[in-house]
Amino acid sequence: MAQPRPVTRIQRKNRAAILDAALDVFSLKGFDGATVDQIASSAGLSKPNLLYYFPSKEAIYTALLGELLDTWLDPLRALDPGGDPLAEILAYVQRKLEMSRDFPRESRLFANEIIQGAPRIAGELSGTLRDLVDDTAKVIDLWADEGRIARVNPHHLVFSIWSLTQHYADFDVQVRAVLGEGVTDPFPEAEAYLRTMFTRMLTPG
Amino acid sequence: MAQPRPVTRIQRKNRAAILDAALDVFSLKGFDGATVDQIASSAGLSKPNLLYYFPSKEAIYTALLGELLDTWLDPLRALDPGGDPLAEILAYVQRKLEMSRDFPRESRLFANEIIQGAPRIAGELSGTLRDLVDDTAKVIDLWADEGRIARVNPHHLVFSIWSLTQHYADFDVQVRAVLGEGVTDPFPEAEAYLRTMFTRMLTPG
DNA sequence: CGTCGCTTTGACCAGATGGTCAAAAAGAAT
DNA sequence: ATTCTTTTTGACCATCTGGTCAAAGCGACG
Repeated sequence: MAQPRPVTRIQRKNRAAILDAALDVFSLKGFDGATVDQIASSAGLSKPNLLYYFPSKEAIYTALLGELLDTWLDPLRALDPGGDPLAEILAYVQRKLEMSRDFPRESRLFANEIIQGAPRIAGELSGTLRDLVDDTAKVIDLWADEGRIARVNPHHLVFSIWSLTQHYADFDVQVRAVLGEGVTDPFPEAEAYLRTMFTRMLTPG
Repeated sequence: MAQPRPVTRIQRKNRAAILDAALDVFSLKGFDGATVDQIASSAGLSKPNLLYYFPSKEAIYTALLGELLDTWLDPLRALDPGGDPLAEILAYVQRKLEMSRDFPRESRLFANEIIQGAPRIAGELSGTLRDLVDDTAKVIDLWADEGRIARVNPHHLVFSIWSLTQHYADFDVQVRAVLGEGVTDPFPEAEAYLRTMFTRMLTPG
């Protein structure tokens, strides 16, 4: 067995720069709309140099996507079945909203991928993702059984949290256009609105 | 003044076929990802033939977008300030959800455009759209003043309706993957869920 | 210093892409 | 049937795209 070559400092730096640049470009243009040249120049490299680190455009994209999926689902994994139901759900909403605020490019990357039919992560969606959501749904149903939250369709509850929070990243341009120039940061209001919404919907009785 | 040439039957048919094909392709691939050849063959025409009807790919896209924007906002315009507040809002939610079910391509087209920075409709967003939303927001605030619905941020209420309903068109693949093969039509459940959600949030007291 | 492996580059390629054009084919009108 | 306009097409073009390759540059280490 040949020892795998050690990863050099330059490799680490350039790979990271490439992935960051690719996130910029892919999230704004989608896979087809992005060009390797754009990514390369945004990363401060020549095209052949970029292709020295990744064998193809496709490889950069899937590397990004794979690395991101886990991060993206972490907030849902952090939901604690032993905690207070409403507080847990509100905390999940808040974490997702923070991700929209702090990582809008990642959100848009997923949005682009899924709108365009999720050709590269269909498997993950009906595997990892589905299992995780099913588990969460069971917890939510249990909370409803115990009368600790009002009963709602748990799968659609999860969908609604995703759509409401990601909207502020994916449709940021529209949100800002509608709110006007005066509003520099829509997130505080969004947070208050969503907390009110989920509290009223989920409070029993 | 030269009389404008009459529009022939063939022109009407082919223009319609092109726009329909373009909707298919653009909504799935975005502007950059779509090719004129794909649109042409999907419309049953050769590429030069297609370019006989529209001067450029860009022209097809903007024609589509312009034609669609009005249709897309009609449900919001139909909201009646004189009606019952909760019923009006629920009806708006329902109409938007029906549009996601019946016109998913249109929804995805807008989603693609906005995610990618809305380069071609930024003006419309901060003009027509913003004015319409502002008017609606005033109505909603008035209803809250009168105590006929609970007070919520009206702009974010509108955002939430958009995001929740369009999610079922734009992220259709994800919704179906998570719900599993057993579910053939997520819309009835979605409708029930959204009605519950908005009713609980907006019912006063 | 010299060597060896990692990194970078310019030149290049084949295929795709948006778009043009002259000419042929097909209708419409008489 | 003849003419005139509308429609369709094949051939073509410049540019861009993802990707290759051999050669040159560079850095760490003895």
